[in-house]
Amino acid sequence: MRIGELAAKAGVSVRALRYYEEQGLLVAERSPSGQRHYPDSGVDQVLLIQQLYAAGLPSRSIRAVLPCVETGEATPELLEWFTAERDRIDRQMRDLASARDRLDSLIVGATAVWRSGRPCPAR
Amino acid sequence: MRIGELAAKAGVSVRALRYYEEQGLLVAERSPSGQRHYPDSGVDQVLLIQQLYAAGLPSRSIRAVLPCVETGEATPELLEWFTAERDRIDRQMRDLASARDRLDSLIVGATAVWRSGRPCPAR
DNA sequence: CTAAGACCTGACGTTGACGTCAGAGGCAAG
DNA sequence: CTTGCCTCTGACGTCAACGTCAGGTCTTAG
Repeated sequence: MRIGELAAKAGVSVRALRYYEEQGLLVAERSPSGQRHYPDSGVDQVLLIQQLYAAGLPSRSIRAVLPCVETGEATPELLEWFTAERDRIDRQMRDLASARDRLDSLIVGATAVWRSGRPCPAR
Repeated sequence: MRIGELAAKAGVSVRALRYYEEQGLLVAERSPSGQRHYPDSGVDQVLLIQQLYAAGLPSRSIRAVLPCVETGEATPELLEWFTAERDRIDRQMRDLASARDRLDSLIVGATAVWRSGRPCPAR
C-alpha cells in the first residue's frame, strides 16, 4: 500500500510516516518512480511506534528497541538502557498517579461543595 | 527568601521560577529595588507546580487548577475541564503501562535468552 | 569603599515531533 | 490527453518549557 493508505489505517499523518523513515524507525520499498510502498505489517509497526512515542520514548530509544522487539534479543548494554527507560516510565506513572489523585480529590471536593447548596461556586 | 534560595530549596532553576511568574503560576512580592521575595510556602507551591507539569499539564491548565487547589472550589466549566484532564491522565497512564509491559517482556525475554547460554546476543 | 556574588529585564537559542508550504512529478479515469 | 488526486523532496514554521547570554543594578562581606 502507499503512504496515504498506511497513514489512514494507522491513524497518523503522512508527514509523520516520512518522519519515522527519516529517523530510521520505518523502512519502505520504493517503486521505480520513487514512491513508498508498505506491506500490511506496516500498520502494526506504526502502531507500535506510536505506542512507544506515547510512552515518552524519544526516536533514538525507539530505534534501539524496534529490532529487539522483532528478534527478542538484545545486548547487555541495550538491556541496561531498556531497564533505565522502564524505570523512567515507572517513575512517570507514579508522578501521573499522584497528580491524578490530586485532581481527583479536587473534583470530588468541589462537586461536594457545589451539591451542598452553594448557589454557584466562586470564580 | 529571594529567588536563588527558593530555587535551591525547590530544586528548580531560577529561570524556571521567573517563567512560572510570567505564566501567572507564582506571585512574588517585590522589594523597592525590584527583587523578588517569596514566603516559605513558596516551596510547596513550586513543588505542586512541578508535580502538575510532570503530569503533562500545560501552563494554562495549571493556572486554572492552582486557585482551586487553594480554595477547594471550582465552577462547573472548570470541573468539566479538570475531569477531561484527569481522563487524559488516565489514558496516558494506560499507554505508559502497556509500553512498560512491552519493554518489560522484552527485557525478561532477552535476559532469559542471554542466560540460556547464547554467547552474546545479536546486535 | 569595593569587590564579589546575586539579581534584574530583555532577547535570542534549543529540542522534538511533527505542520505546512512550494514546486515538481506520477497515476488512474474519462 | 488532460484532469484531478496522490506523492516526492526540501525547507521553513510551531509550540512549550525552559537555557543562555548581555548589560546593568543591588547587596553584603571584608
